[in-house]
Amino acid sequence: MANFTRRAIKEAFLKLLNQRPLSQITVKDIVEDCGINRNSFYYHFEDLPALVEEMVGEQMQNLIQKHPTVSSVEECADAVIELVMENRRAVYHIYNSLSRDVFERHLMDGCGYIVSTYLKAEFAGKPITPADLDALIRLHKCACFGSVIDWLNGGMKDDIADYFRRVCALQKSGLERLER
Amino acid sequence: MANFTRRAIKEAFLKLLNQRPLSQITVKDIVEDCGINRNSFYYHFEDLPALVEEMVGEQMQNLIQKHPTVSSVEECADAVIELVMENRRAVYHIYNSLSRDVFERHLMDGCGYIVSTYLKAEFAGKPITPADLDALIRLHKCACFGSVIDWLNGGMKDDIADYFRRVCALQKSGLERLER
DNA sequence: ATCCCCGTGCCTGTTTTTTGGGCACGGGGA
DNA sequence: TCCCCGTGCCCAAAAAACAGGCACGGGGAT
Repeated sequence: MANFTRRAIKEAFLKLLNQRPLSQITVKDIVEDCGINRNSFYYHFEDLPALVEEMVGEQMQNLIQKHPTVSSVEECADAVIELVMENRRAVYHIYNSLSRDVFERHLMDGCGYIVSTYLKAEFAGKPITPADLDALIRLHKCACFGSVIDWLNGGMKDDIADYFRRVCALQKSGLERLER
Repeated sequence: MANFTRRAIKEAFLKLLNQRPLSQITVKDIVEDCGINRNSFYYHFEDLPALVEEMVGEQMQNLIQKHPTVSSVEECADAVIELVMENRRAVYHIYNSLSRDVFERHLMDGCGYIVSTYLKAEFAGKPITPADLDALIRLHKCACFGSVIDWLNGGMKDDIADYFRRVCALQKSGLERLER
């Protein structure tokens, strides 16, 4: 029911990922860090890429469950910023690795879920066609996603909140125009 | 090699102990908190008192290993204060329970170890008889121990650092007199 | 080019740990 | 008085972790 070893593996991996690039982390490193047998790793995970896949997906899930009721574009941004900043070194190392696609996929899905939840509630009962709503969701999802990517490409040197503030402003003005 | 369940039990117990009195914590509460089977608890620990015994002893060990080289009465006091304050609610609940004796025994031993290590190094090569040194250690050990007890009896309302500052002053003046 | 080291992924079998179910006991509340 | 609940313990089954070994492939050193 409670798989502490599995959790320990993930924690060790996240810890190591906060220290160095993914390419410099081996299965051996992970199992030695949490003092378990190497076979135990393979009992729980297919291989290292599978661990990456689960880790990234799980972190995104945590983010979503942590903010069940996003009720503004600002809160929406805060949620994403929170996750990215909390493990910014790990995020950086995953992004600049062969697993970039895994990260981008989950980030896109995560942004999509949050934005979609918020916008669907926002437009409930208002005169908008499903197609228009979907397009709106896609637009804002991509804006959200792109802001993170842009920030990562810039070496995370800029204030990510800045990117999001601009995105939020655009979203708000766009929404207000729609609602008129 | 790595027993995560055992650790999880201790963490859950410490967490609960920071929330409510020992008398209101059952084995069931603990296993439910970390989502394991009740039998798994009994696999690792004889019963709840055994868990208390190990927990308290372990915390004291952590404290000692965290401060391997105490080189002044102040540092000695800081070490003890650190442990007590970090889990002050848990300490309070253990102290005000049927396991008070367990806590006092380990606290006394812990104070003894730290004080002894420090004083033996301090008086190395100086003219003092082993009997006098032992008496000195016992005196300071008890002063250290008693300060914590006194603070706990006062409902932890006062600043524990105050108690220790006074103890430290006495220790220092006593030591200086001896060294002259 | 060859050898060698190292990490990988997987296999076998064994041991340890966790689980689910059930039992008798005792204390406390209805 | 009965009943509920937590306890401590038992058993057998399932899950998990272990030790040890093997073939493969990449990369560095000679």
